[in-house]
Amino acid sequence: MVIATKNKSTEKYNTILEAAVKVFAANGFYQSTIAQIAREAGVADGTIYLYFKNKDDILFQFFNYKTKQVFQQFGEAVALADNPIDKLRNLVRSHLKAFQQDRCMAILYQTETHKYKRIADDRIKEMSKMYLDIISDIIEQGQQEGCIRKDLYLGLVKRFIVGSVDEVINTWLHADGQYELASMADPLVELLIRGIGSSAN
Amino acid sequence: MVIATKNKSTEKYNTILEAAVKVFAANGFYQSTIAQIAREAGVADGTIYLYFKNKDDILFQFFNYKTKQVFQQFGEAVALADNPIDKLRNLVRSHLKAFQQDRCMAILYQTETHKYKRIADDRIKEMSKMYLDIISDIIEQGQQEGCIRKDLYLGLVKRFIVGSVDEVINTWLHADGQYELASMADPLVELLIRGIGSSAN
Amino acid sequence: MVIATKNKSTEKYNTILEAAVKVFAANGFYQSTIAQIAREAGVADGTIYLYFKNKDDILFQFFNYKTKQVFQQFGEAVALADNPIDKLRNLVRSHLKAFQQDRCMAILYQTETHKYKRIADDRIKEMSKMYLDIISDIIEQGQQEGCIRKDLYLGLVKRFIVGSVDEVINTWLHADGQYELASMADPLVELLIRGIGSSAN
Amino acid sequence: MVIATKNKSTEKYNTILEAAVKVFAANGFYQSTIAQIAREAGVADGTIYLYFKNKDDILFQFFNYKTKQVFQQFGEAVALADNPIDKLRNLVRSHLKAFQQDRCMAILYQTETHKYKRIADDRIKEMSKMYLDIISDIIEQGQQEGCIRKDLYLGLVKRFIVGSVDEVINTWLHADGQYELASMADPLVELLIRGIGSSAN
DNA sequence: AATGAATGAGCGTTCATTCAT
DNA sequence: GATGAATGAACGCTCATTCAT
Repeated sequence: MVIATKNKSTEKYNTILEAAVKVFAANGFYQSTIAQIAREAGVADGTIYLYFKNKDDILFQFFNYKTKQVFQQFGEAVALADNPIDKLRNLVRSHLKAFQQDRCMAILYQTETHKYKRIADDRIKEMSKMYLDIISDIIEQGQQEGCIRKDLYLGLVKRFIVGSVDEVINTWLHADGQYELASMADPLVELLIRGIGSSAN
Repeated sequence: MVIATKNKSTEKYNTILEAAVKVFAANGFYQSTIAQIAREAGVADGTIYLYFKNKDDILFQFFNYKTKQVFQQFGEAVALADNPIDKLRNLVRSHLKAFQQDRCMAILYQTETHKYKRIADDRIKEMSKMYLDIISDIIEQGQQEGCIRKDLYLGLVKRFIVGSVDEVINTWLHADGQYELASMADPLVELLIRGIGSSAN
Repeated sequence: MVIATKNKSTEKYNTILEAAVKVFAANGFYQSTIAQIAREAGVADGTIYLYFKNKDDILFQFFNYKTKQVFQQFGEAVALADNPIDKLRNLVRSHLKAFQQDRCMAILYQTETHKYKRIADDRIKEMSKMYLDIISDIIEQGQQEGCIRKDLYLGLVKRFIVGSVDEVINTWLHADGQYELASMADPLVELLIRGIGSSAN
Repeated sequence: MVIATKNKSTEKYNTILEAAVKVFAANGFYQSTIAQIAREAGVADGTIYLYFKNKDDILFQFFNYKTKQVFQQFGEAVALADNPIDKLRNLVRSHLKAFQQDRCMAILYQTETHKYKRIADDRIKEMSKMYLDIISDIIEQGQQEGCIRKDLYLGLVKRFIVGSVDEVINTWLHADGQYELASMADPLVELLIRGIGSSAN
C-alpha cells in the first residue's frame, strides 16, 4: 500500500540540498565549491544545475523551504499551549529541539544568516518577522493576562528573547553538541521570566 | 621618557588595517579583495604584503589587536563600579558604546566572528573567555552579596547575558544605526535582572 | 507508381532540420544549443541524435540537401532562357526569389557559410562551383554571341556578379526584409551589364 | 633621439590584440579560447584581463581601433584624386592593399563582421556607413560631372560596388592569397564602370 | 523509436600572491 | 620601502552527447 512515494526528481533534489547544507555548514557558503557538493551528493557537477539555478539558489532554497518549514512548526507548537508562559516555553523548546535534530541546519542558520541577505534577504526577513510576531503575540497576551510585566519596551523584549535563545544554540554548536540542547529550554525560559536578580532587588 | 611618536610603518599598518575592516564590514571577508583594501587604504596591492602575511592575517590582526584592545576596556569599565549590578551595567554600557563608536568593528565582530574560527579561533576564544569570565565574576560576587539569585546555572546565565547584548547590537546594525545604541544599556540590564515576568509569577 | 508518402521518419528529420535552421539563423551556429533546437522542433534532445550524428552534422545536412537543392533550381531557371542576358536575369531573379521565400536559409547561407568550411567545406565548394560554372557558361555564350564584352577576365567577372548579388541580399537581410528582394533583380542585372559609367567614358 | 617610444603597456596591449586577431582569424571568435590567445601572445591567461574587459571586448577593440583606423585611411586615399573615377579607383586600391597587407584583419572583417553585431554593432555600422558615404559622394560627384550614369538607384549602386569588392577579397582569401589582391583593383573598377555588356547592348 | 536525466570536459573569469623595477 | 604588472590555480557554469527506461 503506497501512500506517498516521492518521485525520483524530488529525491535527487533533496539529496543535493542536504549535501549542500552539510558542505555549507562545514566550510561556509563561499568556501564551499560545487564540486564538493556534487561529490557529497554522489552526482556530477552538472547535475546540480538541473535542480538549482546556481550556487546562490541552493542557499536560497534552503531558506525558502527547509528552514521556513521548521519555523512554521514553531507557530504550531505555540498554538498547543493556552497561557503565554507555556507558549513561550513551547516556542523555545521546539526551536531548540529542531535545531538539535538537524545540526547542519542549525549551523547554517546561526552562522550564515546575517551574511546572506544578498541571497535570501526576503526569506530571512520573512522568517525573522514570523518569529518575532509570535513572540509579540505572546508578550501582549501575557501583559493582558497579567503574567508579564506591563512596563516593557516590546522591541527590546523581543531581542532579549531571540538573543538568549540564539546564544544558547551557538554555545551548544561550539561545544560540538556534547549535551542536550533541548534541556536548556526550561531553565532558559525561567530566566527570561524571572531575570537574574533576586527578589530583594 | 618615551614620547609615543608612531613611526611611519605603524601608521601605514593602521591605515591598511582600518581600510580592511571597512571593506570587510561592507562586503564580508571572502567577498572582499586585496585590491579593494589597497584602494581604500591608498596603497598598492603589493604594499599590503609588507605589513601582513596574507589576507587571512589581516583578519587575524584585527581580532588580535583591535578587537582585543576594546574587549580589555570592558574589564576596566567594570572595575570602576563596586556592586555587581553596576558592574554589569558598566559592562553592557561600555560594550554598546564601543560598538556604536566603531560601526565597522561592530559589523565585523557580530557577523564574521563565527565563521572565522579557522583564521582566528584562538583569539576569538580568548576574547570570548575574557568576556565570559568578567560576567562570571560579576555573577558570583552578586550571589555572595545577595543581589543575584543563587539558584542559577552559571553557564546558562552567561549565554543569556551575552546573547541579549549581541542581539541588541545586531538589531541596531540591521536598523542602520538609526538610534542610540548606548541608550539600550539600562533597559537591557534591567530586563536581565528582573526578567519579563510580573512579580505575580 | 509510387505516391510520395513521406514516412514518419522523414517528417521528423525535416522538422528537426527546419527547426535547426531557424535557431541557427536567429543565434548563429555556435550560439545555438541542441536544447533550443529540440524545443523548437518539439522533440526531446536525445531524439535529434537519432537523425543526426551530431550538431555539426545538422549544419552539414543543411548544406548537403536543403541549400544544394535550391542551388540546383537556379540551373533550371537559367535553362528556360535562350540568350545569355536573359539567362543571367533568370539566375539572379530565382536566387533572390528563393532567398526571399526562405529567410532563415538566406541568413544561414549568407552569414554562416564562410565560417563552416570545417563542417561542410566540400558541399559549400561544390555549390559555389556549380553557381560559378553557370555564370561561366553564360559569360562564354554571351561573348560568342557578342552581347558580352570579350576583353574580360572571367575569374573577376564571376566574383563581380556573385558579390553584387550577395551584397544585395545582405542589405535586404539587414533591413529586416522590409522590401521586395526580388524586385532588385532587373535593376541589378542592368547594372551588371551596363556598369555605372556613362557612355561618354 | 627618441621621438615616440611606445610604453610597455601599449606594447602588450598590441601584442595581445594581434595574437587575438590571429587566433580569431584561424578559428573564428567563438571557437577561440582565451588560453589560445594567451599562448599565442606569450602571456598568462589572466594578463589578458588587465588589458581587456572580457573576450567580447577584444573583438570590440579590434573593430573600434584597428579596423576603424584602416577604414579612415580609405577616405584619405580618396581625397588624393580629383575626378570621381580616380577616387573610386583609389578607394578600391587602398582597400585591397590594406587587406592584403593584414590577412588576419581581412579574414576577421570579412567572415566575422555579420555575426558580431552583438559585440560591436555600433562600430561596424559606423564603419559601414563611412564607407558607403564615401561611395555616395563619389557617385554624386560623378553624376554631376557626367562621368557616371544619372539613371541609377544610389542604394543599389552602393551594394553593387561594396559587394564586388568584398567578393574579390573573399575569393583571394579562399585561394590562400596566392596572387596579388591589389592587382585586381584596376580591372574591377573598370568592370564597375563599363559593366559586362558590350556597347552593342 | 523516443525520452530527458545525467554526465563531465571545457571555458571565461577572478584574485591572492609574487617579484622585477 | 613601495609599486603594480603578471601570474596561474581555482571556480562557477554550460552544453553536446549518452544511455537506461
